[in-house]
Amino acid sequence: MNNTQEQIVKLGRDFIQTFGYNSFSFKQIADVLNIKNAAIHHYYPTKEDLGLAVIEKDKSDFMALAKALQVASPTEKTNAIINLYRNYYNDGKKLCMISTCGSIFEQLSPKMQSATREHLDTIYSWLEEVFQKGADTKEFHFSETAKEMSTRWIANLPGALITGRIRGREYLENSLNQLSASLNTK
Amino acid sequence: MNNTQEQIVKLGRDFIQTFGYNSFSFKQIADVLNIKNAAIHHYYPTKEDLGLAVIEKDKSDFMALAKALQVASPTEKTNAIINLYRNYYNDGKKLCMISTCGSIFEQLSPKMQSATREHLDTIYSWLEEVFQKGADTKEFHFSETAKEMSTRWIANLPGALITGRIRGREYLENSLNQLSASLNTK
DNA sequence: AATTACTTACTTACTAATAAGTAAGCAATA
DNA sequence: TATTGCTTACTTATTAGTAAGTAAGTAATT
Repeated sequence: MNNTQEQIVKLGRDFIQTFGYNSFSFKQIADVLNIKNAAIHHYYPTKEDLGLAVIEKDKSDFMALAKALQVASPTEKTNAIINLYRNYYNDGKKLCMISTCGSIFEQLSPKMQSATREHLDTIYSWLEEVFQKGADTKEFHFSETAKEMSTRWIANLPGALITGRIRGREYLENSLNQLSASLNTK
Repeated sequence: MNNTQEQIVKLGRDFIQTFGYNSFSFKQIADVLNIKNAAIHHYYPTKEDLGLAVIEKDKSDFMALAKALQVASPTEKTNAIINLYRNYYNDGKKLCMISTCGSIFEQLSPKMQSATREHLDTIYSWLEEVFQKGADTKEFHFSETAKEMSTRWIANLPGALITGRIRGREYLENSLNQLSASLNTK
């Protein structure tokens, strides 16, 4: 992957998280990079190809984060996720890929749907494991199951980004604080 | 408002909740109604005009629901909201207007943004009041403030619709059950 | 009761802009 | 010399929006 191709994926991701997959064009990316839209087709023949590459990039970034957190405590791990989402908001009020792809899920191609679903499943399982571990080691104290807690986080985080866009940063922070607090309620 | 105009708003709303504001066209509506796209411009000169009418309709429907629930108990009221969201999912995996507008918020016109924000504020305040009432009458038992609980619900409901689209009905139901349960934790 | 003025609810036929995508070619590099 | 990394120039399709016209109805005037 040369620099141009990397920049294409990076910008594609930025646009998808900011505007949505259906609401950005190859030309927007081309203009920023001072190339022609045909140059993007050179690397990614169809928009779907680019979309899949962006999801793949998001996946691999998450895997890298998970790996970097391998020896971290459950609290450190959940804090890292909270921070990930806080940074999305601070970096141009972006949504996460799950949220933006989910919001037009019915229009995505089967491949994009599968990629999105697999990505979500990965995050979901990872979170569940973290919660279970934290509960086992008495680092967390909550009455739900780890699975339920994962369900809550995975719905609440995207929702907080969306409503945060509408009602502002304070609202997002309130949501994030509540999620942190949810791990120690007993 | 004649029947055609009502149908235009109804279909516009369906399409926005299913595909998103940026991903539906006047032609889609026109084809269903067997009229020409110019006929829609007759009632709604610009797409923004239709978008605003759709948000207005969503608002007035919510107000009507709130009025119908005026003498209902807090539990009945929260159940009605849960059901509202369940019905969105069952009716073609729709998103709520807040969620679909929020997902492309940065691209909406100032008027559309204001309308969305005001709509969200209305729902938010209504929920907060319901939670406060329920806590006061000891019908609900939770440790958060009513405001916090409203924040949680208003982020969790849209998020549950989005992740429900990706992971299926069971996931949505799990989320809705958790929200119901959140009102009686002490 | 008949005419006139005007509105409503559209259609036909178009425009300008933008979208994704393609085919052919060219210059630099390996 | 073959491949890589593009550009030029294009096509086809779709978009929101407009201008002009028409058929049917309604309301006021004669």
